Amino acid sequence: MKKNKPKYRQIIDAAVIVIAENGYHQSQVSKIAKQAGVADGTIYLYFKNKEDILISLFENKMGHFVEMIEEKIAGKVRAAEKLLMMVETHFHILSQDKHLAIVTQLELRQSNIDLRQKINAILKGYLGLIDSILLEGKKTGEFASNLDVRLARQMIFGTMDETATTWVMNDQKYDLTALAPEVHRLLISGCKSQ
Amino acid sequence: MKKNKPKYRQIIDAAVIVIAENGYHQSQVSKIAKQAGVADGTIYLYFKNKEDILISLFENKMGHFVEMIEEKIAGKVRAAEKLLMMVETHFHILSQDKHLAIVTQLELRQSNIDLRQKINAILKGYLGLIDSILLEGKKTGEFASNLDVRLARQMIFGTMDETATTWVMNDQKYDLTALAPEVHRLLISGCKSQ
Amino acid sequence: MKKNKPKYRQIIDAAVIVIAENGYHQSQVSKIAKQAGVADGTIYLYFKNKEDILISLFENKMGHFVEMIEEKIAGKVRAAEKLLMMVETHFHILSQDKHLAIVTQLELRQSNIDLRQKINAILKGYLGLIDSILLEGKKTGEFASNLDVRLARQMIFGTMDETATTWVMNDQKYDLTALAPEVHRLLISGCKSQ
Amino acid sequence: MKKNKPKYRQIIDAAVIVIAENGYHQSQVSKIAKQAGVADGTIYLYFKNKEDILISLFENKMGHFVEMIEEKIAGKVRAAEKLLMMVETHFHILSQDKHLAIVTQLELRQSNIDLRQKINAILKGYLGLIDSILLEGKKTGEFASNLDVRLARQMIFGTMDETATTWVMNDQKYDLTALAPEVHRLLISGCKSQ
DNA sequence: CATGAATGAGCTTTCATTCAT
DNA sequence: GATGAATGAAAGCTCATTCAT
Repeated sequence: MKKNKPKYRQIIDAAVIVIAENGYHQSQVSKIAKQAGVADGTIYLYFKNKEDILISLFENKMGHFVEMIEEKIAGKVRAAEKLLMMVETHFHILSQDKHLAIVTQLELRQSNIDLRQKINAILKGYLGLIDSILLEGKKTGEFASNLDVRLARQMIFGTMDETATTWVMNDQKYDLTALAPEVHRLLISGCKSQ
Repeated sequence: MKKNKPKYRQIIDAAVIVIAENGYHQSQVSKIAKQAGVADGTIYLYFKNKEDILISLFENKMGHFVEMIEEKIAGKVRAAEKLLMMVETHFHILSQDKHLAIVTQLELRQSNIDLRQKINAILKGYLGLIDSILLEGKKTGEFASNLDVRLARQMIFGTMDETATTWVMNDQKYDLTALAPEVHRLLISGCKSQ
Repeated sequence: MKKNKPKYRQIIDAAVIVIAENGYHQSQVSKIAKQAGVADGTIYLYFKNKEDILISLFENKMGHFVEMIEEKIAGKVRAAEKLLMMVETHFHILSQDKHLAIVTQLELRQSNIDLRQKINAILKGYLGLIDSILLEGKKTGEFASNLDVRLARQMIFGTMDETATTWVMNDQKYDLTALAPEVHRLLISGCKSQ
Repeated sequence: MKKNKPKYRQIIDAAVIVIAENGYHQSQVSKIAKQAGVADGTIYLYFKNKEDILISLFENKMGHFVEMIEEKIAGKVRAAEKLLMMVETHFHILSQDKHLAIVTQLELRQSNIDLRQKINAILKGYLGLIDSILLEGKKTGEFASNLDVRLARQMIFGTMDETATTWVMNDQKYDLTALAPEVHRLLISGCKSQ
């Protein structure tokens, strides 16, 4: 399995740094290779093509998001609490990795539609996590029984995403994680049963 | 004033169609010129460069958004009603122009950071409109006096944007405008004063 | 005759200024037209094409060179004196018109071979003047009877030209005309009969 | 060192031929690449850009001029003899390479001011060689002690250059090298002490 | 005579990918 | 497995010239 060889990670980590520092369109394969300390051709021993680096990168990092969040919400009982942990963890991971935040919030969005479709497929896992919390909340009566799960999920994801992007575009100069409780409060109101 | 000459509009309209149909990176200047029925060189009599077409396009359309919404909310008294009109109008305009929806929700986001900064500057006008409604709602006591306007605005814009993008990525196959009331309800709950 | 109409001169004068200030390759027809205070299209009422402006310009100015020199040497008896007047006048005219010096010594040489052939044809008149002085000197015994007129002419013209070009490339910051006597002395030595 | 790799020379040699045969402005990079038997992109592995090909070409060839002349004059004692060797060698090298003569005497002069400045910097080496011969001649008393070295150098270079250019513009149809002794005689007269 | 909006051909350079070593 | 030299397709923009008014 290539994914476990050291050069695989080396190349992905190099890609995050190179893209964050140079921008998506200035991140040539040769630049990533140099940062990773391998030859250009070596990249193609681990990835089908350039797009495959980006997809793998996103898959890898998004998997980390889902894992971390699942771990954090495991002990929580109420859906509202789980949502709070999700927002907090989401913001926290981005706060921890300056480069990753730039790459996911800004640079990767410059990719073409094809790549974006694939990124969306990967995102499904994360969106499914939101859905499951919402469904659970509806089942326990914590959330309104007629809550539109798809719309609520779009609100939750759209709000976290917009908040994170604004923070990155403002050069990450304030504390993103500190915003989690208020963002959570805004989101939760619409979901609750009266 | 070049902006009032027929070829200016002709080129912008052509750009929307060409970009929606071919994607941002496959929209060569020559393709836009052909669609507009002018020579390649003519483009450069009306626009500084290719990027300028996109900026002008966005400025133009976003101006239309703001105008339409301002017109619609003019007669409304309550902030909540104004927000409903905004969501409805936002969704309605996108529903009316299949090509425009693709361009603003998907293609324009592939632009580089420079262009995105300019797009953001244009967006400021729209975000300001949201802010003014929120502030008014706080003043009249309709919204919580401690509502964080910036976060609330990010929720509102992020939710509308995410909802619209999901709709476009699903090939616009359901009725976006019909979602306005429920989206509005989700958004408004968090803003209201108890 | 178009050459006597005011706009003809206006355009030539504009060309000298524009080329001197912007360089040969940055002297678009539209720039010359603007400087001349006429519309782009008007240029083509007076000149066949862009090259024709340059040829006419050179013809015009070189004719002036020949006229001035012929006038100056008219009263001189000895060939050596005539050569001195030629060098002096050549350097003097260039010293008087900063723009013209840049155009003839630097910018016009960037033209393509076709144009250069035509410029050379015009130069023939000037070179013929040198030849006639040399032939006269040989006839009167002032110059060696076996002097190779073609080579001597190439020395004379080559030296004046190189001296003038070096002066222009040094930003015309010393007195070119003052060099005439010494240049003349260097040139004349090889021509004289023992 | 790229300059020693075979493709470096291959491309320079191709450039000389292509420029001589097609003219400066009709020498597209693709044409040079084809003549050199490499891909267009390969050019850019060896040269920064198109201009760099020309500068390198000139540097290369002019270095050859200086080397050859230095070699030839090494055994000569008198400055006058050295000058003769210089003129002869200068003419000889051009006579030997039809293409090179066209490129240096005609085509390279069409370059813009920037490139010409760089060419002039390279020429400095050659002009310095002339100066050193003149200074030596002054020191040994062979040349007049009050000889203006700069003007004499301009005469020498200007005359050789004009003679060579005239020869090229006459399709190299007479023997340039045969002119060296008479050119030398013309030049030397003005320098000698009485 | 004069205008100036419109035309459209033409070219340097980049960079993802390959493949001989 | 690893290398990195070589490939070659692809596109934005300029500007001399025209011609309807």
